[in-house]
Amino acid sequence: MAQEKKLVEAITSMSEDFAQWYTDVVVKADLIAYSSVKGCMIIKPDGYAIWENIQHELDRRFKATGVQNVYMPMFIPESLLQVEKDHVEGFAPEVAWVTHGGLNPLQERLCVRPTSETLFCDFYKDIIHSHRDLPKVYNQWCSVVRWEKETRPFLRSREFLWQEGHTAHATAEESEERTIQMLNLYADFCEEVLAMPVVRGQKTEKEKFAGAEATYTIEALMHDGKALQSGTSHNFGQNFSKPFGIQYTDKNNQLQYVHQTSWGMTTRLIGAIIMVHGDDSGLVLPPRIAPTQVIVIPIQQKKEGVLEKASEVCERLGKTMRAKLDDSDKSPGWKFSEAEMRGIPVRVELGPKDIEAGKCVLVRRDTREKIECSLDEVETRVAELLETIQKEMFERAKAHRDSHIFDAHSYAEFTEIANNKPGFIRAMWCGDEACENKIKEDLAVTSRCMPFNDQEHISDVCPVCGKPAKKLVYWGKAY
RNA sequence: CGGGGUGUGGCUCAGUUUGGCUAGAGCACCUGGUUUGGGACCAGGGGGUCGCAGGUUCGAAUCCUGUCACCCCGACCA
Repeated sequence: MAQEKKLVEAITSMSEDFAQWYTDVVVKADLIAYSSVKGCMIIKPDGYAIWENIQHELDRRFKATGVQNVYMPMFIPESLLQVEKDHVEGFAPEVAWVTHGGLNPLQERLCVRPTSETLFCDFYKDIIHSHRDLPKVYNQWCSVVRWEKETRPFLRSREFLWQEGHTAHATAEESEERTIQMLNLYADFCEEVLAMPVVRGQKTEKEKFAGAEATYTIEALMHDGKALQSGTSHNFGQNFSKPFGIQYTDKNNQLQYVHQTSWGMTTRLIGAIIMVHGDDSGLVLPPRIAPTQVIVIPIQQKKEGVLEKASEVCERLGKTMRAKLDDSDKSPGWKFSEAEMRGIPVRVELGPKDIEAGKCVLVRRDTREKIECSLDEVETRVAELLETIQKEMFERAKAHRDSHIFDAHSYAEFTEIANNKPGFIRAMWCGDEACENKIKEDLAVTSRCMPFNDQEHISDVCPVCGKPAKKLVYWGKAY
């Protein structure tokens, strides 16, 4: 027998090599292309369309809470970056510098923004004078640059797209409230739109943002059991307003420093979608974020009337959802595989036999279930199916997440889980950074967060040092 | 920054050990035809000067020197 012909470069299976699977999916689903700039990727139309949907939905939710969009410069003078000490120390190792303007060296070099706290602060100190000027709730959509040494598409690149919200408030209560509000907004977005369950919690001192008083995070669990920080919200208190001198006069004619927050989400979310929902055939997109929600694939499209009918069905679907017709001259088998690799939630198969019988076949991407459907009710059936898929994708992801959370009561148990069971580890913690460091060194596991909702008291002592422990922490290997 | 590896059509690679005729294959691409319910087939066609620079030689993808780039593994990170 002849050697089996390799028709398509297959996607490496997840179980064989998860990292390679990820790379294959990103490329085969046509989300990105590598560029000639190391560590920077080209986001192709299918990848960018996902980002646009994320932007639209997040932006809509932001504005419902009073957020206004602005745009800040992409360069930060070195002196400005250095105003807040922890902040510089955190970011200095990974900033890119502009040293020349044209042919002439600059008298002060400019960094390409790795984040814009300093610019917002510099701006706020000029525009905030009175309690009447507060709060300021600004956000910008932009890209930032961090000179990472190891890069991966969407998960870690030297330039990435994001939004960064920066707010200034009169009181500590208000800034805390906003910090939590945005974290919840992020969490709801992940769960409702991306069908991705998240753990909401607070970062430890060691893991919090450079310059923050408190960092809140949402942590998601990927299919391989590794955690991905999917969004963060920081309360700065007066850590930035003091060095930057952002003061207002309160109702009693007293000068006060403002309280600030910042919060961000990035194109990394696209990596999360891939690693939470994808399978060995490629991407699986939650319907609410999918650029194409349903694709119509004609069978024997050169036969009289087939293409016409397919295009009519597509047009009808297109009135209420994002629909596409694949009328390319590839074979149907090709189109099926292609639609699967791209993660399109529902495909409609339509051939001469169907047309004669007045029906079509609906196929779910997530389960591959085939459903016969009368052509008369195709719009309602597909719409229902999209809702079902969205709901079930979340439930499956949640079931996977919940079945990969393990409790450790002793260090032996902690070690055993870290080495053998991918997922979150729940354990008590004494609060000492030394214990956190030991876990990281021994097991390559970091504290993900101290959860808000899940503060069970599973043991009396820290498994590392044996001292009394009050806090429950989620630990895990992370991206 | 430390260790390992690779540079040959758009992609994946063979050829390099032992220098030798016109540099190969598969996939992709173009044209025509037959196909079409899970990555179709036939025929024809276009495209590379072997990462770059220098050297050795009658002759270099192949040997030597230098250089650049990228990938993988470890320390930093949305």
